[in-house]
Amino acid sequence: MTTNSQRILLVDDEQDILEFLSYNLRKEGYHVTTAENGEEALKAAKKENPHLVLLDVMMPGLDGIEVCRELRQMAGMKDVIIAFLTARSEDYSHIAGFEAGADDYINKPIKPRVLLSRIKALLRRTSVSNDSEVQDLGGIIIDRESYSVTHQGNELNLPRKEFELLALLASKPGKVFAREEILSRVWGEDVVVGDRTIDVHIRKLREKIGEDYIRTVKGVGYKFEF
Amino acid sequence: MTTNSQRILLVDDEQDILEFLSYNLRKEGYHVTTAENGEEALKAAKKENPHLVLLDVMMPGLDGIEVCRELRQMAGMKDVIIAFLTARSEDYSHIAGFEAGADDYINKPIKPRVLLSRIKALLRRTSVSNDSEVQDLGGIIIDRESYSVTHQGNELNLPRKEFELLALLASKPGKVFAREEILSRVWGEDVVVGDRTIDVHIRKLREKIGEDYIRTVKGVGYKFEF
DNA sequence: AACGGTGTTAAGGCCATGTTATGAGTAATT
DNA sequence: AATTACTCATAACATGGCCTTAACACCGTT
Repeated sequence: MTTNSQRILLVDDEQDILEFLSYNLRKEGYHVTTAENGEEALKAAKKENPHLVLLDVMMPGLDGIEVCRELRQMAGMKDVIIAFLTARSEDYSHIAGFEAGADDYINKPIKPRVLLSRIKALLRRTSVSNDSEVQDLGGIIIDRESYSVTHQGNELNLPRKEFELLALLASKPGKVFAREEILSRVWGEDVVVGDRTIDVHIRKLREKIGEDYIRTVKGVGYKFEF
Repeated sequence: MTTNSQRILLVDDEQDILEFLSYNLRKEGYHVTTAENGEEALKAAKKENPHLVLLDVMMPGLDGIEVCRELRQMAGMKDVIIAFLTARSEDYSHIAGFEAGADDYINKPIKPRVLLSRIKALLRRTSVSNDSEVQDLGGIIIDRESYSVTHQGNELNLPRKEFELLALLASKPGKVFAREEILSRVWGEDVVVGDRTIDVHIRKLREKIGEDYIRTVKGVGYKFEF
């Protein structure tokens, strides 16, 4: 997995378009991965952890909407930006697509210059907060890339949910995250889980990194301190 | 009522749009409440006391313009920001809408990116004077984000109600808040509590930050001074 | 003195969170 | 394919503190 530049996953069933777009994107310094169908796309997304996914709506097999939905469910994929590529006529798909969690639509036929400016705008949004892959906070080092946490020299192997939860809290030390916000950002928007689920994960985190880092603000949420 | 982040009330009669917009807004950390018609909207506004109301113009029953007018009349709702969602063709509504007290118009079809930047801009406008995350007032620092109050260097850990109460009073130093207003904004509109409840909380606050900041105005309410 | 409004204190209920164990589901390993 | 290890959600119960209440004291006003 290359991490130097921003990673883009490009999904379309037409070879021509893949080549044409990836050529133009690579020329701008993006790291481009391509997939020709939905299944490939999901696999590639898991592996490459892209910043942005460009997704054709109309595809044989898993269509773009489906892929989008699945991506939104995947752990660690909450903040990925998803943009649909669509023929101008397929107007209906906008609604379904937005429901599935799309961030933007780009109409075919695609002009490289237009595409690039849209992409830059999309990526600018998260690049500020999301760029530092590794974070050092008072004895705890969080490495989002390798998905590992080091606590006083010991590398902890946190399970996904625990890692996501810790990473979220630590992304803004001091800020209180409401349970609601935690749920939507770690578990997903429409996932319904029991009341005690968050607590249990907090508990496990505190077990591993100590009681002092995560503080409960009763009736409000949790915050990370150091 | 969650109070951690900025509250948005979303009003539209189409379920699809509600879902799609609330997804995108929640992803950004906003606290979103939805309503499907004008009556619901007014009820929800009373209860949630939103910072921003996104209001569909065309609705069965009470339409957006009407709701807007009523909102502007409601106590404690003076500073709310109201933005209309409108189909591009409904041009006439701009005039009526601005007369009713709208702050902005957003055209459908709505693109998340556009919506979010507009919302941020709108909220930024009042956050300077009114709702900034951190306020510094003569030895007392109130930080909404971290939910903490610092008094002469000491960080106080106020319970939720006490924090909300202090934050409310301090949001407009000098202004007298009627007990009724305090009740509806801190406790919630339809919550019924005894007469002495507010006093007790005032007492605890004075205990912690000193007697000088909160002054009783007999027969009227309380105000914050420094 | 009575009355309306607020201050003060202590006590108890209730609710949000903590805690532990358990089982279903999934991934890794053989 | 079978086995093993592991993650995750839930249920059931414990706990602690926040919030409310109640009862009374203290004003100022009529």
